[in-house]
Amino acid sequence: MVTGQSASMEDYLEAVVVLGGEGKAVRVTQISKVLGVKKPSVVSALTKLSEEGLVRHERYGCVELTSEGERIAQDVYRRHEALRHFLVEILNVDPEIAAEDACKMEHSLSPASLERLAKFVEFILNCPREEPVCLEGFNYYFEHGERDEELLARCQRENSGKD
Amino acid sequence: MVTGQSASMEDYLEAVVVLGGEGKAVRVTQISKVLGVKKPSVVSALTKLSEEGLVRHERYGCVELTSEGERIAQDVYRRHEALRHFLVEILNVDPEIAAEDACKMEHSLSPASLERLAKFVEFILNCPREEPVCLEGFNYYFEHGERDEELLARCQRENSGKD
DNA sequence: TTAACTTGTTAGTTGACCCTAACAATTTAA
DNA sequence: TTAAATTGTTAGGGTCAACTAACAAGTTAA
Repeated sequence: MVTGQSASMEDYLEAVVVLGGEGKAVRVTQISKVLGVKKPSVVSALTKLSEEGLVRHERYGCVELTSEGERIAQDVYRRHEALRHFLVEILNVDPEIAAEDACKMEHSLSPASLERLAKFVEFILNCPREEPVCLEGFNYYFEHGERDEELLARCQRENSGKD
Repeated sequence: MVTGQSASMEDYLEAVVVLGGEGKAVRVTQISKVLGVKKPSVVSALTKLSEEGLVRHERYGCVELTSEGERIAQDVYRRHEALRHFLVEILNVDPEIAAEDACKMEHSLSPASLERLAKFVEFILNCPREEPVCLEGFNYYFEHGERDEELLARCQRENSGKD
């Protein structure tokens, strides 16, 4: 992994950062629930991450990220969100499926691909005029297996009116 | 995994289908080389896949996929190629990095996302007119951090000329 | 045709990461 | 304020998938 952590450890760090939003205290049971693993697995992961200086965790206490842990967790979360946004907003994949896919793929996205993917989503969504049409066009193409000629023509008329 | 196989076993199946192109005989040593694992790991994987009826492998002999193994291997390969094409041709990621990323993400792409991703690449690349411009536009945006106004204007002129 | 090399296999080990069972600490409420 | 419920931990075990060391089978060339 890019972070030097295994996919599993990245998941634990990400869970802590997500559960800990707005200074909320994070507990073993919560992590166990969101990741779908048993509590002993969480404890053993936290012990390991604690030894590496990525989390602070006192016995029977709350879990916090160190600044280094925070850095890694945010990095994982950024990859997760880039993938999820792409799947949901560009490809129009069902949000639940998109979240699951992103959750697994996030561990394998290189920094170079991440950077370009994030920019691509931004480019398509913040488009002044033609790309919302482009997305509309894709959805039509996906449903019907061919391009929407009427949409293409309309797009051209709109553009020509702006010259 | 979607195929019922672990990521690791999917890799072995994929390696066999790739190495076995055009009826070529596939050997343990080759698989070992392309996957970057030692030969005993290959043998033990093949033994497992063989017990599950996905490959045929006689002691000291060649490796072949059964029809079920071929089906799964092709499925993995299809996901690999869809991701790689997207990264290389749409996002313009370095081909080597794209291949590595695809190789790891291929195990996590759901059928729904795969289908839409493949169609999306097709939609963008086989575009009658405006999307090659769209990709050109993205690459400019990625390099410069802002849209190419000149390109937008040109795109509009071209479109308006076709009405 | 046998010695050297390549290729494939077996046996045993390791590490990551999950689990269950049992127990301990902490919190809540009767 | 103590009994019950919740939360967290420890100990021990299983599976997966890699590894090394040692050996066996097959191939090539002197």
